[in-house]
Amino acid sequence: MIIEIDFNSDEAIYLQLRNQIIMGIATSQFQEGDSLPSVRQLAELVGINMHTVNKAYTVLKQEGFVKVDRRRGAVIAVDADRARTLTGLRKQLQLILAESSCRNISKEEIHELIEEIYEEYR
Amino acid sequence: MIIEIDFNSDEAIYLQLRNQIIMGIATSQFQEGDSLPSVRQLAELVGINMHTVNKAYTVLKQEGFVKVDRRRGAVIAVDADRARTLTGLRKQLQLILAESSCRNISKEEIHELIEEIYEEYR
DNA sequence: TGGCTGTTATAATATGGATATAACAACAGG
DNA sequence: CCTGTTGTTATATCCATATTATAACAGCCA
Repeated sequence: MIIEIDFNSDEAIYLQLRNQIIMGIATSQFQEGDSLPSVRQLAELVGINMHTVNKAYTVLKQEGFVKVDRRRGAVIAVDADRARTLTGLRKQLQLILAESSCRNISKEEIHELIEEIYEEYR
Repeated sequence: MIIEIDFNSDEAIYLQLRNQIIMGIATSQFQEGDSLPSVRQLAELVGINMHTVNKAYTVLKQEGFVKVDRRRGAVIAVDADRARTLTGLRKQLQLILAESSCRNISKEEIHELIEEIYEEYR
């Protein structure tokens, strides 16, 4: 999987890493049991510091997307805590839908956009 | 409209303000043409600094949710730039749907959740 | 043993959030 | 005209976080 960092983005590097890895899991570019590159390898690859990668991995571990094995590094292992996910999801969607509503984007357009995104990654 | 700040949140105060005001617009608690409290009044009300409120208002202005009139302060005036909104919306949804997908939340559940949120605020 | 892994510690730098104090120009109302 | 309010701007300080750097440690494997 190709990981690209936008150094001009206002989004923190470790969050860009986290987000791209989550997108990679969702689109099956990473599969359950796969190992991620070691913190030093990935840091070298994208040209950033080892600790920045480590921070991304630590967040992913705390959020239950990977488990860490000293031998194999960070391994994809998704903990599907539905309850916690759903409450967080609801909060995020509430804000997004509010912003969209203000901009005269209808509920139907939201549903269509979701269908489009699911179509896109398949 | 009641505005509440969670000082223990990891979310910046000015962003909490911004988000709550956007939610207020979406739920018609603020209507086109309404004036927001002055930066000094709102700062006093919620117990924060004037500049923090000013930052929230500045962001809302740049994002096209209010216009600023020296006489009337910050006035709700939504600029419905659909193109820009839709591209931003797509990016946000891509990540949210990816996270949900990892946690075994189906597309149908997302659609239902959106219906629920629309029902809730009506 | 040598080389890889994650982990931890410490420090330096930079950036951004929040606060404080202060001043300015524009305008409304008395 | 004067006073008070508005947003706006300019500094300055304090603190938290992001990023980098260097270094060391323990666990594991060939």
